[in-house]
Amino acid sequence: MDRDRPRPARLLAGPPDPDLPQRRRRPGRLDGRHDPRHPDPRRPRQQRDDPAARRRDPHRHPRGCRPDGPRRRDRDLDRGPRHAHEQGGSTRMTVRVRMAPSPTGSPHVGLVRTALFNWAFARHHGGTFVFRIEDTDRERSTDESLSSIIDLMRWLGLDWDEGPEVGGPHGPYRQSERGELYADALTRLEGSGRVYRCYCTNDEVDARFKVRKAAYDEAKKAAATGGEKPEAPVMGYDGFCRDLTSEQIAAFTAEGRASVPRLRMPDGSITWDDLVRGEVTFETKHVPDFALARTNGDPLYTLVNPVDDALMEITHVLRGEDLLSSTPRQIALYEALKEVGIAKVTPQFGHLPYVMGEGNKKLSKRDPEAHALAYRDQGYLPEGLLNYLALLGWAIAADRDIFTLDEMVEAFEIGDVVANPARFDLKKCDAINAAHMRRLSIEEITHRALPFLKADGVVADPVNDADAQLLELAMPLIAERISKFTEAGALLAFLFVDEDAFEVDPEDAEKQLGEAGKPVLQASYDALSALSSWSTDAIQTALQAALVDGLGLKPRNAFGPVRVAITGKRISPPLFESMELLGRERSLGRLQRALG
RNA sequence: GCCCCCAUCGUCUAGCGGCCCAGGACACCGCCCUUUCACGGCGGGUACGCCGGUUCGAAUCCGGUUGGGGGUGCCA
Repeated sequence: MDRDRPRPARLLAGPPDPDLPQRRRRPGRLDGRHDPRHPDPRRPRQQRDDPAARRRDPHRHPRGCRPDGPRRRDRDLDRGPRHAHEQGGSTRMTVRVRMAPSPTGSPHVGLVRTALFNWAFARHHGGTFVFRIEDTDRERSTDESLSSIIDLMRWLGLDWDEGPEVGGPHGPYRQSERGELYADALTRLEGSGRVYRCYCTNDEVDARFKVRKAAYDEAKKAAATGGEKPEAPVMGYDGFCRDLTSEQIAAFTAEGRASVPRLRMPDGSITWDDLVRGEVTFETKHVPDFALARTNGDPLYTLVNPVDDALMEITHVLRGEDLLSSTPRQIALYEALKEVGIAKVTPQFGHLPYVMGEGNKKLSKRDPEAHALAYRDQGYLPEGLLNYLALLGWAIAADRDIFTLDEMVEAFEIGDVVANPARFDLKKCDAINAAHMRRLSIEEITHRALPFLKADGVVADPVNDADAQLLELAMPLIAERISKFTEAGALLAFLFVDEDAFEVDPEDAEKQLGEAGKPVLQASYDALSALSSWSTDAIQTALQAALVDGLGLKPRNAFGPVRVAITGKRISPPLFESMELLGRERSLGRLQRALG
């Protein structure tokens, strides 16, 4: 089972184009590529001329040096002279990235984060963002899931240049519709000698592994008494069918055995320069030859994903860390695909860190925070969710974490993405979202809150003019009090509810409307009913005089009962403004009612 | 088992050899503002996992170790 086919000792998945972004290089760790003789003309002069600064930072613009603007846009795109490129082309390739979700179940926030980083990367470099659907698993893929992913992307505003609903030159964009492409790829691959048929059953593979394991255990025992340390057996397929003779093949076929195509992994090691992790190397002896299709001929992810990336001319693959260990297989397959004319280049890979949940495990579909559409339904702002998700692995600046999508696009560098997994923190997500809420204009926030208020039955659907007007006046009172739209209804309902349906929270009533509250309410009623003008100021002045000055109450005790009587709750928008909006009749009526 | 990845406050992060006895944000605790809740302001506690090495100097570079995560399919 030795792998004697001559192969280059080391496959390097080189950058498809040296003009394209590279991982941020750390001096001393990886070789820099910048030529200091060619300073970047866009860099601030002081820095350009300061040799110390240059030494400190050969290619990277230090953060915080430009208080007057965003970080330099194309730091990596114009990094001076290039070394020769393996493809020999000097044409600048446009960035093409993709998101390739499997439409199974409800979309996950991890998917959103991956989509966001791909999207931001594409937009930052003026590239193309492709949306492809990996529905090769017919059992699990559903149209419902697909349409929820599309809804999600639309809601988020992450637009795609090619893919479902928009089409494009590399379609179709559903793998289930690309069968002949894969069949063709497979035929070519099998003709190349890089792929062979394997006739083993799973049981046979397992049985052989057990034998190897037993031999290993023996050898280990022997080594304990001073022998040579054995090499541990690799789990999985052992390359049994690599070099079958035609007689053997004929025999297997005569037996009626089915077969699968497997890629022959090259000897040596495979190294790539990961966009977020730097150099990663796998010895191929730890990467078994892998199947490209099922015995029934259905292509597998292992084939379909690189083939589509190749056909769609994807230049940069930014995906979850879980795919890290399948990258050497894909790079090997790319070599074969290049040989048979399907791939032009091997894309660059960047593996994004996980989004973790409670404890120390990957955020799973069981976690309620994992469901991306739930954020829409709970009244989060897409810009808020996206801002929060961007923070999981990326930072726009040392002292800043609220930003818009445009600002992210401007500043986003894949090399700035950190490699360590991030825990999803709903509280911070809420806080970031609330910050975006406060940035909205009253018109905007009103407009966007409306569907939620309708759903909660606070206003009618369609909303009538009077309610619409009232809403616009009331919105400023709650805009800074909510972190998501589903909180708006509870705060506003008292203004819109019919008097006979108005209810006071029983617990709050007990605390504020008891015997101690009665005189307060009575004094309030008296003072307010004498009022000639019904304005916030007049109300405040009158109540202040009657309760604080008149009854000698602390403001806290004075206004508490009134608040509960008027709004039904201890927590409400500002009281005097609320009363003004509620109007004289209704306000006095509610005080009366609270008095019993 | 083997392979790979990761490691700074509770959490997300800044940090790219001296600007750091470590900065910001969320959370937490005080105080101020205040008609509740918020918003806003001020202040506080809390982190470089460990051991070696390189260096005049290490959170930063290197090695090891420990801990965590992932992979190891005819799933994606």
